[in-house]
Amino acid sequence: MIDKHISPSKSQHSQADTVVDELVTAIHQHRIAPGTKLGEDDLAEIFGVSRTIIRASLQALAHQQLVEIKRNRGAFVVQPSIREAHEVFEARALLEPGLANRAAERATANDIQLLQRHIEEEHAALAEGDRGKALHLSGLFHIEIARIANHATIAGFIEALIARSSLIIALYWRRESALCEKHAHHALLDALANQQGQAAEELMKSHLVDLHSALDLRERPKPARTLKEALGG
Amino acid sequence: MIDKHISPSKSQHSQADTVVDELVTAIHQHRIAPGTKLGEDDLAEIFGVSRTIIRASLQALAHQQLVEIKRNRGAFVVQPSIREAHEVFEARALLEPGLANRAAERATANDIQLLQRHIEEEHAALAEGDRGKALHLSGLFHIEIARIANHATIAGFIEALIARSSLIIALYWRRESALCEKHAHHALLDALANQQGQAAEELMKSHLVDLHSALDLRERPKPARTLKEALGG
DNA sequence: GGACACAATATTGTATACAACTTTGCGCTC
DNA sequence: GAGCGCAAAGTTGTATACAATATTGTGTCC
Repeated sequence: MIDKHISPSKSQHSQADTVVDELVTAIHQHRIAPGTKLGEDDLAEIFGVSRTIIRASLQALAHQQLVEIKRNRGAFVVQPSIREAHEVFEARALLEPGLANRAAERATANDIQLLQRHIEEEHAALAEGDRGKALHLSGLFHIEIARIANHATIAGFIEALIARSSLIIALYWRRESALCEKHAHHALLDALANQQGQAAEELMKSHLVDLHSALDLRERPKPARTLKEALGG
Repeated sequence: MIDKHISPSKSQHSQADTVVDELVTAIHQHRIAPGTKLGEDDLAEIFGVSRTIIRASLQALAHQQLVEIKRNRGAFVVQPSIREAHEVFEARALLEPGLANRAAERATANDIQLLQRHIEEEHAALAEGDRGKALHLSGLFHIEIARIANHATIAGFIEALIARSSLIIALYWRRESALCEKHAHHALLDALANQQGQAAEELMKSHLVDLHSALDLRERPKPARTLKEALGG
């Protein structure tokens, strides 16, 4: 579902792609917590395919750095460290503003409409109280901008970064700060619609700074799922 | 061999990693041309493992965008388009100068020595007339700098970009321009050794511009391996 | 003689079976 | 009763067998 936009001719999808999409979405929506073990037999039964397919899917997720495969131990949803959290948002701050600028120059009416719809869905999800879904859609908004900027290579990087951002937010978001992306995304949309590249760039930059500073990245990884991993180390 | 530096705890290597390393190196060194088909049975026999391992390896390479897997058709070494070539070098120009700056601030004497050795090997390879090997080592030089900069996330991106750069150079390098990375790399090393961040950043930037402009990116993909692909389109 | 249709071949996609390793649980010793 | 060692169970790693699809070769019809 996600790399459909980025990698052009991947329409020829295998069963593994379906599994990957399901898992990616579930992780994005925080329905699977960081640290969870993804057993092959379990997944094979759930999805009704053989372990061969599951293995390919898990390897794909490992390449995206969403899960970590420990040899002879299995696959686990990664728990990004504080350090990685900083890295990811630094990298985003480095890449995304420029992309927003490019996107403003290239966005068609169609693109704007699509983004508009994204924001509305995000809004609706939040109204329903489904924070996970809202966050997922918020990520798709950023990915869409990268796509509009028409720089597939960097867009691919952004996709990977946003996927990891989702995990980071799951781990380090502090409740106090409200999820007020609504304003930021709306302002961005306006700038894009009016082809104000410089404005879009600045908005994106400050938006990312806001996100980064809304994380609680002090020395203390939050509780993990498997207590063994949380305690024994 | 390559991601050993980037991904910290990947020392637990499976047979697939060996195959991947061999193929990556071979592609980097231009011993396998862009467009070549990588048949599963052939590789399985060559490496003395089952197709299972080969498949995992090819999927890994596909994720690195070094090969393209066409469903029911097989895996082929990718032939980057002119457009992708531009994208890759644009992305490198965006990321690597900053990394060089960071690296200058952090490089230890050990790091410098390691880079020094890299340059010497590169030099030696060129003296022997082994352009492929020299190019491979040249890539490792850049990857090493990314590693020294101590930003694993961006370093990972750089790694992917350099891998693709190798293919791009294989396709679009123009013979006229000499492979004179020697000076650029040596100057970079000096700047790093003396902790001159700003200088390193500028040197890296112009080095990449040089590389980019040494490519012949006019509208004309060079001859492909399979004539069918080259002619029928 | 050229073009199309069909059969034969080869290659990839998927499932299953077996091997290797890790973890868990039990029993023994001290 | 605590700690160690070994056996059993469970999970992952790898190889092989079978199914599905693409490619190639051959024959026939016009």
